[in-house]
Amino acid sequence: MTAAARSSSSVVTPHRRRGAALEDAILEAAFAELSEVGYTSFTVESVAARARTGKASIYRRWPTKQDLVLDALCQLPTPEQCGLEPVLDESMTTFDVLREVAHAISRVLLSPAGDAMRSVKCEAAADPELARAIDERFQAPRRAFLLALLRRGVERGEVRPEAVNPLIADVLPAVLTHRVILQREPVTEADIIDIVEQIVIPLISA
Amino acid sequence: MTAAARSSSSVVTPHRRRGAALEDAILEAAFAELSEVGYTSFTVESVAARARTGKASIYRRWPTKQDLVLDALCQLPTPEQCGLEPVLDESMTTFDVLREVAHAISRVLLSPAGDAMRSVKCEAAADPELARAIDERFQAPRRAFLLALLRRGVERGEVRPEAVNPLIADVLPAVLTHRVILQREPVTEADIIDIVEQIVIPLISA
DNA sequence: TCAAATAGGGAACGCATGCGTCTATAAAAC
DNA sequence: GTTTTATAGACGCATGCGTTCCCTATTTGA
Repeated sequence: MTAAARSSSSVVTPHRRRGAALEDAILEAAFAELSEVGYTSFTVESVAARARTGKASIYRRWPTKQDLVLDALCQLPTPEQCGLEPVLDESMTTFDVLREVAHAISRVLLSPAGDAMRSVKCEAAADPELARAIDERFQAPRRAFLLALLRRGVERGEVRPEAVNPLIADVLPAVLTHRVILQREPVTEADIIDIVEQIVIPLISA
Repeated sequence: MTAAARSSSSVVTPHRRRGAALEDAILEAAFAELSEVGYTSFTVESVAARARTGKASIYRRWPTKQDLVLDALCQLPTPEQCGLEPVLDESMTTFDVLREVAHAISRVLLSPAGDAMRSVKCEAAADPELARAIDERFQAPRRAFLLALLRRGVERGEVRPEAVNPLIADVLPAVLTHRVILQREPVTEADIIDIVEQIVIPLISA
């Protein structure tokens, strides 16, 4: 009965997904929900509906909603995936790289991923374990990269040695996330350039 | 008259509060709840229990939970109440004042009020109306003050003229709230001094 | 090729939480 | 003494987690 209806209508709808295909669909749906409605309004039911599956299939894979969220977050691009790692070739100045970094960060913050990040970061403010997971996966690598960039800048004579410290490495992310996450102010390309030119570069220049 | 009535009738315990006294007790309880459990776990029932009253008394005054939260937030000290306004006398340099400002901001962020602020700011990230209310009451005055301070610094020859812009005025709050609210890192007195000396002052010095 | 094993789809359920209302009683104000 | 208001708790309602059940699709391997 449904079989007949289904096989005839399933030209459009792919058949029942299983295994990894279904898992990916669930994670993708979870991430989309996170982006659109935020952590607070995120429900397992919505994720199931969006992925066109049942809650049971979700709970077969993730014991709790929290675990699902954490895994869904891994859909976010890591710093490396943002192309931050490979830019350290000789031809670029520290300031060139900084502009790239600022673009990379704000590209993420301004995309749907930014909304997901915002809601999860806010939830993390009240959830130490979530906070630790996010820091480990996203922030620690970014901090390390920026410090390495500053150190490289010192070697090239572009950055003053005292600028190599976590305090200063955190200024760019702090200003960007403060604006985008806490203030909800849109950040334009022009803003990014301003931030780098007027704040970061004066701060570190030799 | 209330004083007389109260001192006579409430030698042991004022058994049943009314009017303003009750209202204050509710707001205080609401603020304490906000600080301790955060916006997400904030419930009207807890507030009633903490204020030793019933929900009806709360709903007689505030139509919804949100309204109660907004009013409770007003228990937070305004920038003026932090003593920011009157420090603009001749004897202090811009940098002296900046250190005072940094202390004032972090004093708030490190107190229970900081936890309340954190949870509400995070909620505000998903609630434009709440965000607007907070910005109007707390952030706009602070921004205005910092800009005025920078302008005064230019007149005194301590600050370079190009530093007078919102971008730069926002660096101190951005770095502080990024650390305290988003990163959950404790901020010590030493950190505050570092932030002012290594970031803000170099950025604005003439 | 076909049956047995495995896994997905869909929906109902129990349970807990919390909002906002409502009622009954008790205390304060006038 | 009458009116207003506080206290205390029950109530209805909605939401959403995590479980369970039954049925059906897909895979596997004999």
